[in-house]
Amino acid sequence: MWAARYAEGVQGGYSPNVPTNRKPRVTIDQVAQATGVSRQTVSRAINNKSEIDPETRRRVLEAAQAMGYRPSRFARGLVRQDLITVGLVIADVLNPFFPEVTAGVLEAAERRGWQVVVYNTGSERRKELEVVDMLFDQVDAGVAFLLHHEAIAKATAGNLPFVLLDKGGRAPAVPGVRIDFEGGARRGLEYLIDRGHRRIAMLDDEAYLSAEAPNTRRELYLKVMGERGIPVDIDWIQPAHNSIDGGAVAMERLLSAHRDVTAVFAYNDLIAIGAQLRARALGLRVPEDCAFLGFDGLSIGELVEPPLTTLHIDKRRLGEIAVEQAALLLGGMSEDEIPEAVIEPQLVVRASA
Amino acid sequence: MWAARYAEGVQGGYSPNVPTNRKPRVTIDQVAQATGVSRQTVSRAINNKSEIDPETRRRVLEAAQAMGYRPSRFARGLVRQDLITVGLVIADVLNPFFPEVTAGVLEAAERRGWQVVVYNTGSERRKELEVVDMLFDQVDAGVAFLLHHEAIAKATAGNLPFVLLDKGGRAPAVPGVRIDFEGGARRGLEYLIDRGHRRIAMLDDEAYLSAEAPNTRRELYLKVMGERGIPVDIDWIQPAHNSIDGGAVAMERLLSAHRDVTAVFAYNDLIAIGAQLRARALGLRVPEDCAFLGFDGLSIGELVEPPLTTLHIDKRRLGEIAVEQAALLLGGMSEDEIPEAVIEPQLVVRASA
DNA sequence: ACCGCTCACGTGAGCGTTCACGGAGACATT
DNA sequence: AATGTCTCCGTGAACGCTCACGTGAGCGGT
Repeated sequence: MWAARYAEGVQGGYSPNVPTNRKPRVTIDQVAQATGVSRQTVSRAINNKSEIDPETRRRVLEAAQAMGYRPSRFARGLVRQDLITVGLVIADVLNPFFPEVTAGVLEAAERRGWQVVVYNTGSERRKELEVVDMLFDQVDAGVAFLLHHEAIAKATAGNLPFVLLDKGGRAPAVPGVRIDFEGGARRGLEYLIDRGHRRIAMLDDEAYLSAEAPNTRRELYLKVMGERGIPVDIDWIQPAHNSIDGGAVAMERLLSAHRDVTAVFAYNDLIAIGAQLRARALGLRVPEDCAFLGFDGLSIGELVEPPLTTLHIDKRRLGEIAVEQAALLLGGMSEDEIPEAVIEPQLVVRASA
Repeated sequence: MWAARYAEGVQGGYSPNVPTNRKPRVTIDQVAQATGVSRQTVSRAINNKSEIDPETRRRVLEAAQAMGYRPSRFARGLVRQDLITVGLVIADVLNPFFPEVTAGVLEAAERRGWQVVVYNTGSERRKELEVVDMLFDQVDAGVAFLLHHEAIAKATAGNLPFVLLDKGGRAPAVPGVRIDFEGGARRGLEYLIDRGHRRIAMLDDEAYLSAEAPNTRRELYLKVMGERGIPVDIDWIQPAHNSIDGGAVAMERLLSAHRDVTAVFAYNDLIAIGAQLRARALGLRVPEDCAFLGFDGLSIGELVEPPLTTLHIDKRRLGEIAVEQAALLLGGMSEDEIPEAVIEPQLVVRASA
């Protein structure tokens, strides 16, 4: 039970700036005056530099602490040009894919002494555009997962060093990491086909229905099935919300129309897991009655029964590479000089397929 | 297969500042000069203000774009005092507990138009101290999950608005959210006891062994068991690394000494899940042979077989409240005026206990 | 007594914006 | 013709800090 005022703040009539009597900032000059020294001496004390008497330093530090002085990062950043902040744009923190990417970004950024500010878009077009705008004002470089073409165009058109996580089939001139979905999907589907599956359904991410981005996973599915001469019923492709629940719902829909599918190729692990869970709840045996193949290699795939077979993507590495590309860009390298970076999904056979 | 230069960067001889020929910043004055107007007019164009001829605005914007001009956030922040950044300090992005908290923080921050910069500590003492230091320079307010007393002391001693996620039993004067572990643990343990369990083991987070923070969960376990007159074998308490694997390892250790325990009260869901998985792999039936009770209410608890019974914490709300407290602090409210905030864990009975 | 050196500290300038003004010109009003 | 009122635009100042200097005191060496 928390106090009511918090609850109010969050729900109904919320007021953005609560009590606006913000204390004025204590400046370095005030500390200097109070201690009877100059700005520069205070600066020396604060930044732990030499050319200052230890006793003076102590006095200054003490006064600063007492007065509640904290150097302004703006003033400091204005004069020292080496404080770098990178913006990380992701679709959804709650999707386990992104924390892994984030871990990579955080780690690589920390090695460089960079700050990382995080933005969530929910893959909504409006939010993506908003965030891209914000990026331009607030960071020195952007590392982003964007779905909507318009947002990507805006981001790359500007003059901000910008790197795409998952650049897909975009022109080489736009920096970013390419995840080789083609190779991955091919390996996965051929694995299923080689194990004798012929009626292979696909649970696709519904977000791509509204996005202009090409959905390579679905195209690849069609392509590989075609190559192998396996006829595809168009109803085998079901859109799913990108979540466990979404996968469950889509699976149920699929099953009600096509109880005879023997395998499911899911857009990603989240959808695969939901689908598999629901299939089992509906009485199907996995993988005997229906096999499941995910895409992403989330660690939660190991938790379900049976553990999920999947195409594993090194998400951490993905984040790291993106930061490294951003560093090159920031260092003055031009977009088209950035070396190609491709991440290869690996088939991890567990037990669901 | 990504290009070798990335790999090098990450592994061995890594050089922090790669190619240092950073382009000099384009300033507003340069744009002004190029367009033949004054700074102020450029500023008006960039910030979409009035008192400017539409045609002039177009020209300025065009030139700005062409020259690669982006306003300096430092210069801007220096003069406008309303750009707020809050630092979010968490132990580990990969622990599903934190993405949920992060989601709450991100959402609340976005409502206020704040930026969020994220730091990972891994709960290491050294990293925590480092991050706290960094916080003082880089943000306007801190929202942090800290384990080590020294780091907490440093953070609260400074004059930065600072809020603890999980303030535990700390003095009311330090702002933060209290998670009522006592109430939660009590409800959980009594549930187990009421269902007839007497030999209840505890899998504890080993991180608390080195931290000075009081580990309320373990104390509560001892206390409640004592109150109910149930003798506790000290070996029933096993330290575990805070991860699924850690839970598995600890469970195996526990089982080799005490095969007769009928229930496990885990420090959190991660450890509970690992333990339960391992127990089943070792041939135990859940919950018949051994019941499992987690703490946190992670959504992945629903994925395992059987679904994990747990004490659910509203982690999203936790993050939101913390931001709201930070807002109050930032608004000038003093530490001891911040209203008490407590989050009550709810027993969610699924099937593992 | 002079030079030179070190140590501790201060001074002016400048970082790139925005804000509060002030002012010129065009046009309408008296 | 003088006055008022828009619209558009420019000019100092200020934001809070660091950097490159400059300076004076103290001290040992010749």
